[in-house]
Formats: sequence, C-alpha cells, structure tokens
Amino acid sequence: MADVAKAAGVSTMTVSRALRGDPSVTKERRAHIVMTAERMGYILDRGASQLRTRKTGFVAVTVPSINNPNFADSVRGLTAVLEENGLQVLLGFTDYDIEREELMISQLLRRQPEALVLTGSTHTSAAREMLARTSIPVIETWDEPDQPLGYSVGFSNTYAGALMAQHLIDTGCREIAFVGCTTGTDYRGEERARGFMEALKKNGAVADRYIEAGLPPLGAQAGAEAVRKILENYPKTDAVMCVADSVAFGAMTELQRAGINVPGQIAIAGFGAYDVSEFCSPSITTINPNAHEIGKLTGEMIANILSTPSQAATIKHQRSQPILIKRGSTVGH
Amino acid sequence: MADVAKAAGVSTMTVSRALRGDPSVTKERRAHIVMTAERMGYILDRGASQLRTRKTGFVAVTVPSINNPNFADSVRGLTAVLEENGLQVLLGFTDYDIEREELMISQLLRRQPEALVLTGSTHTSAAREMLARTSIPVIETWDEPDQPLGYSVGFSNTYAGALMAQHLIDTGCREIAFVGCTTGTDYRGEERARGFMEALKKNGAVADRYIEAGLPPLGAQAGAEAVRKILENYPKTDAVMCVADSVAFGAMTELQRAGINVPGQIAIAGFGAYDVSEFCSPSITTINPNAHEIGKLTGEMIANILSTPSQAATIKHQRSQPILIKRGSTVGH
DNA sequence: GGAAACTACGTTAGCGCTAACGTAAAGCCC
DNA sequence: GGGCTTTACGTTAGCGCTAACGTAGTTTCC
Repeated sequence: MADVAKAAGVSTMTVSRALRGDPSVTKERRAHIVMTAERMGYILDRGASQLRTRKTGFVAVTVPSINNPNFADSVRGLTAVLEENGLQVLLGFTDYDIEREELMISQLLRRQPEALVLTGSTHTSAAREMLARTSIPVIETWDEPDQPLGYSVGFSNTYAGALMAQHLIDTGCREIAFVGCTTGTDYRGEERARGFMEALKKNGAVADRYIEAGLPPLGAQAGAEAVRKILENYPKTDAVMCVADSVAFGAMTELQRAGINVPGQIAIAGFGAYDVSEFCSPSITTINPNAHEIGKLTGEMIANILSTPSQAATIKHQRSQPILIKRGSTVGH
Repeated sequence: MADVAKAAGVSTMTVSRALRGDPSVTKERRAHIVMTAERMGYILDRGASQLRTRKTGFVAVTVPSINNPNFADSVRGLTAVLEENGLQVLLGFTDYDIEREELMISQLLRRQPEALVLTGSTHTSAAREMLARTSIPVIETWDEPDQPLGYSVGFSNTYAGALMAQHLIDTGCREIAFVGCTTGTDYRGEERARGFMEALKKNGAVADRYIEAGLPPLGAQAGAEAVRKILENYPKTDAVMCVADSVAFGAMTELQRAGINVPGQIAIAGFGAYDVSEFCSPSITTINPNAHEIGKLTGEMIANILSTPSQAATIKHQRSQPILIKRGSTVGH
C-alpha cells in the first residue's frame, strides 16, 4: 500500500480511504489512486484490515453434508443474502456428527466470524459451552430448538412428520412403515420419525414399523433395501414414509420392480421436495421444507442483527413453514 | 493472550508456542497453559497470526453451483483432503457466469489464500490477468485447459462426449439428438456436446439434432421439454444424449409417459452418474466423471505444492478418467 | 573441566492496515 | 473580517500475534 501511495503521490491513509470508497477523497484523486493500484496489481489485504477494524466479514456455517440438495439450497440462499451484505461464508461440514460439529465450531471461531450458523439444535455439551461464551450471534437452523443458543430459523420436524402421517391416514392407510435412521446422527430425521409415529398412534394406526436403513446420508439404495425388509416382515403394509425423497424414490422403484402397484397397493411418501420426486412416475408425495427460504431468512436475520448496534434484537426466532405436496404416489390409494 | 500469559505465569510467547504445539515447551507447562486458556475461554486469533506468519490457511475455490451433485462431490473431496492439511476452503459460487467468476476471484484474493481452485478453463480476460499476476498456485479443474494458468486436474469433456457417441453408435443408433445448452455459460457441457457431435459425424451418423434446453443448471423439467421438441421435429430419432443425468431422467420419464419404449424405440444417455440414473427404471447409461476423485486429487496437488518450497513443481497436470457406465436405457436398443 | 551444543524460556519488533486525532485551506455567516 | 464550520487530506499508534534473536541453565564430550 505504501508503494501505491508513493506512486500516486499521497499518503497510505488516502489510498486506504480511496480503495474503500470513503467519500472524503475527491473523485479525481480516487480515480487516480484506484487506477494506480490496479496498474501495480495491488490487492487490499482483508486480513490486516480486519485486525484493525475488528470486522472479518466472515459468517461461519456448519452443515451436515453438502450433497443433500436441501442443505445445498439453504447454503445457496444464505450465501446470496450475505454476499449482498459484504459477508463471506466460511463452511464446515459435520458429516451428521456432533463431535465433528464441535471440532468445526472451534476451528471456525478462530477466524473471528461475526455470526455462526448451525444446522440443527443438538450439540455436544462442550460445543454448547463454547457457544455460550461467544459474544457473536448464534443461529440454529432447520429446527425449533428447545434450549436455543440465541437465534433460530426453521420449522418443527416433529410437526412435519405428523403432517405426513395425517395425510396418509386421510388417504385410508392404516399399516404404515417409516424408513429412516436412529443412529444418533441425523437428529432432524429422527424428530420427523417421532412426530410421524406419535401421530399414527393418536389416530389408532399401527405404529410399530420403524425400519432402520443405515447411516446418513441415506440414498435410493437404502430405500430399496428397506422395502425388501418391509415386504418380508410386514407384508400387509399399505404405506411407506421415508426420511428423504431419495430414499422414497429407491423404495418406490423397488416396489415397482417387485410388481407392486404404487399407490394402489402401497402408498409412498418422502421428504425434501427433491427434483426426482416430481419427475418420477408416479410422482412422489413429499414435504417441501423450503430450504432456500431458510437460508434466505437466516441471511436476512444476520444482516439485521449486525446492522443493529444495540443488543435489542428484533425477532429472535423465525419460523418457516414446511408444505405438504400431495402427489401420485399417495392420492390414488 | 496477554491475560492468559499472566494467569499462567509465563510470557505471551510461551503461550503462543504452547497453543501451537511447539515442542520447545515442557509437557507440564503446556498442559497448564492449555487448561488456563480453556478455562478463560481464550480462542487464538488466526487473523492476527496470519498477519505475522504470512500464512492464512485458506484455499479459495470457485464452483458454478453447489446444487449440482458432481460439484458438491468435488468440493467434499477437496475439503476433506485440505482439512487434513490444516487448510480451510473459501467457497465462491459463480452461477455458471464467468463475469461473476471474475468478481469472486477478486474478492477471494483479498483473503490472501494460499492457492486458488477454479472450475473450468474459460475465464474473462481480466480474470486471466489477475491470475497471471498472482504468486499463488492456480488449479483449473473439470477440464483440460488449452492455456493453463498453472496447474490442472480434470478430463477432456470433448473426449467424454465422444465416448458416449461411440457407445450409442455401437448400440446401433444412427439418428441421435443431444440435449444441452450453448448459451455461453456451461462451457464444460458445451465441450461434451462438441465432442459428441464430432464423433457422430466421423461415424457417418446424423449430427444436426442439437436441442437447446435453456439456462444452466438444467434439470428434469428441461429434459422433458426437450423430448417434446424432439418428438415433434425429429420423430425418427432413435437416441437422446443429455448434458446431465437429471436432464436424461426427465427426458426418459417424458418418453415413457408418451408410451415410447426406452431403450426399445429410443435410447437415453446422460452424464454425471447421479444417484437417480442408477435407481430409475430402466437405469440410465451415463458417464462417471469421478467428481470426488477430482476434488481429492486437487487437494493432494495443493498439499504437495505448498509443502514443496522450491518452485520445481512435481506434476502440473493431473488427468482423471471419466468412465462409461452402460445401463438399461441403451443396451437393449 | 572448559568449550560446545542444546533446552526452555523471554524480549523486541513488525506483519498491513485503519481509527482517532491533528491540521491546513476553503467556505460560510452575520 | 473575525470566528465558525467543513473539506480533504496527513500523522500517530496499535489491533494480536509470532519470527528472529537473546539468554540463562543444563548437558555433552574429549
């Protein structure tokens, strides 16, 4: 910067001001300085400026996996809003493991982010302690936390599960299975299962068919395997709800391969509103979690918090609405 | 840090050394310092340390979109390897737009990354200039650049296109359409189309059926619409290659809906080895670009470059091999 | 047993930037 | 026209950390 200043015949302070667009530099001088800097290939060092200004422009984000289209959508929505506000996302992948989440959090915090976004509301106690001590806002997403760490944006996965259970019962199904995983990793999926099962019980339907399908992230393969288990152990099953659309797609394909009519004999439902569930045949009934919206709302919440100097936060908990999408895989049952 | 030093009864230098695991601190003292720091909730500021050490631990990465499973896989593979080497990925999304790529690059460079990973080899001239001036290694991925900016990891998309064309011709197809987009955005997809068309010509097949399917990222919807165009304009078509598996899936579903047998009447092929193409019925012939491998190789290359102080780089260009996966959507034609 | 080497610390300085303050010169007001 | 404000800069200091060097105390070796 000193070199640029000398070349432009001004002080480093003026260069700094010019490059940051400070209005107290005359237009002509700024243009000259910017041109000089460009010609010399000078690039402003955000690392040094952050040391002085105490602003990094980072927002740390942890997600279980980027291969899940829902989380990918959320990250995209979040990134877009933050970018408009001059903020850069620092991503950490937890692989559906809260121990890894703890590790990611501690690493990300060293970068002095201005806010921290987590996926889910289940964390290790060490992570909770760290986060309690942090002065930056923490936003939990994709859930409605019982003991919020600060802010939250999401929906009740229990409710989402119940929503689908109600739909299947309304369609006339009574012997309903759920395919998911309760390995203590995908907590949001487990909550959907819990909400689903409880709603079944409340409606007097059979609620003993929980099929363990392996470790997350579950895919079509897991769905196909689960269906084989169901046909073998519970031949009278008339509906299968899956923890994600990819699983539902695999399940439905396997049923069709076995010559079973969907939805005539067995109805299929999923979660996530993935592309595939819309275009397969029959199309799969699902729940749209509005992933992009969650990311967008989170970004807006952060922009809001950071621009409000007082701690008097406006809205601390944003609820997003999961939408039931009725499709061919259940409606003709 | 000074507070921790005082509390532990040592100098800040010793605290710094202890927290970084410098072996010149006795075990007992280190344990004591680490404990003190933890008790006080002290977190090391990487931003300040990077100013002194000139090492940020950042690797900047630009990808067109994270919603594409291939790029998601690549990012995951890359992140995993870099994480093992103490490096943090800084992600920028270009939305298949090289103007946005230029913007992302200039923003990311301000963070002083130690390496820069780009997707593709088509860049704006301003971006090429910036990158030529940078002293950090630049790795272009998902392509084999004609004018490499430094390093590269990828495969020839032209070759991948030709590979599939050859397979369709071998299967007996002659009137073959390609569904993609040539809007000057998805350069890798365009190259696959070019390689595909050239291979068709070389084999004396019809090569005039390029179907423009809209802006990237293309999905199942685009595939379904393209198929309608094909049936209308080129009813004698006996095979359809799509720029991505999601598109191929939409195309196949639409054909089946129209009562056309796949592969009996029309064969379908895709690209990307997405989950859906394996589990749909019939399963879709595709090309596996080994996305995760590309990310992994890129990460290893970076680790290698950064650990070798001399500029005498070992391998500058890594070739990854796309694999043809023959499946039900073409083999019974 | 004395020089050399090593160990385990502390001290000093500075990485590149900008907040806060200082200061001329110009503009403004009655 | 004297005092006020405003504009457009420059000067000083320091953000939190660690490389490089300095220094006691200990060990090694012939």
